[in-house]
Amino acid sequence: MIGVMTEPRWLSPEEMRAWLGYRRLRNLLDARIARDLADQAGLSDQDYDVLSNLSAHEDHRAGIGELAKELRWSHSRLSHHLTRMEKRGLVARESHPADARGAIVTLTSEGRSAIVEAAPGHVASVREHLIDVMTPEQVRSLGDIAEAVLGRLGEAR
Amino acid sequence: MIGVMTEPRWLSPEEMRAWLGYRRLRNLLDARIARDLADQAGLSDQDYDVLSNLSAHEDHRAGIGELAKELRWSHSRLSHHLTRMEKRGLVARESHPADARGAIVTLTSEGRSAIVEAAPGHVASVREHLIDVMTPEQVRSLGDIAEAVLGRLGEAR
DNA sequence: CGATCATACTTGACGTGTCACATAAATCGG
DNA sequence: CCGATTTATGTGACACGTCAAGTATGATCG
Repeated sequence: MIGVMTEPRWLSPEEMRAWLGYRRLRNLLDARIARDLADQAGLSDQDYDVLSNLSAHEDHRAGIGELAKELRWSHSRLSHHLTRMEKRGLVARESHPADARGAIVTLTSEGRSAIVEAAPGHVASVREHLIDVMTPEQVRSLGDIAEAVLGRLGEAR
Repeated sequence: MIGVMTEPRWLSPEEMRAWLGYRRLRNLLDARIARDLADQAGLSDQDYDVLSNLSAHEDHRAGIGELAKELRWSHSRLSHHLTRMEKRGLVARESHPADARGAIVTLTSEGRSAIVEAAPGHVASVREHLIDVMTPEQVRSLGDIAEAVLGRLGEAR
């Protein structure tokens, strides 16, 4: 009767409220922000992340592994996504000059204008649906919660 | 220079921390909890939600529209998912006796044992990676944030 | 040098979600 | 009762993510 058989500690009402609230928040907020971005700029959240990260680099280019690490994406995920974005002309792949295993992604001019046009509306959307709905204390608290949970998951900072 | 052309209010460092933290939290926490559930019980989060909601009903049966509303899922999403779960023997569809348009989903005995066996481990996983990492104040704060944001999205409670 | 291992990335299969559209039964106004 | 509309659900195409396996190049060590 010890170990695997012990009775689980079920969630208290307060804990259940936080857990279900988080799940519902995630479902609805993400859907809403994604839809705003798609309507306004024809981009998905993932497109935005890639473009924004890439445009922060010198020369708008980055190694694929480097990009994957910065985005915290699996290589597979990034590779699939770059294939899709490449088809739409937002980015281009080049081979690495020094290491033939490596590959480099660059922003096309279309990719550059897409992110420039998308950014203001996206920030406004994030403000409207999340940031401006919270009090300053809640903004800090959300940051703290994320830091604590990510730390626990071995992903500090 | 008024209206569409106004300069956007970019996010402050504190706001950026909350936003990026939320996104990273969502990516890693959800992946982790989903993997625990899949490893321990062979269920996805979505399977769990459907089974758990269904098992809370009298006779373990519910109308499809009713279920979609409770889960806050689109009808299409639920329909696709029920098709997959039906193939795996977790649920079954029946026709509604009074309204031939309607359909009823029921829990099979396999579905029932799946959720019963999965629940303790799932709660433990949610505790370990989220709930027990937060202080009681943070648990309340997360609930408050979710309530505020969902209210703003026209989804109070 | 050559076998072996590590590294960098790609690919295929499949589960999942959205959107737009299809289908069919109930309901309602005349 | 009949035709238009509304309600309840299903389907197909496609975007996205994971996992496992594949390919190819670089590095290491006898």
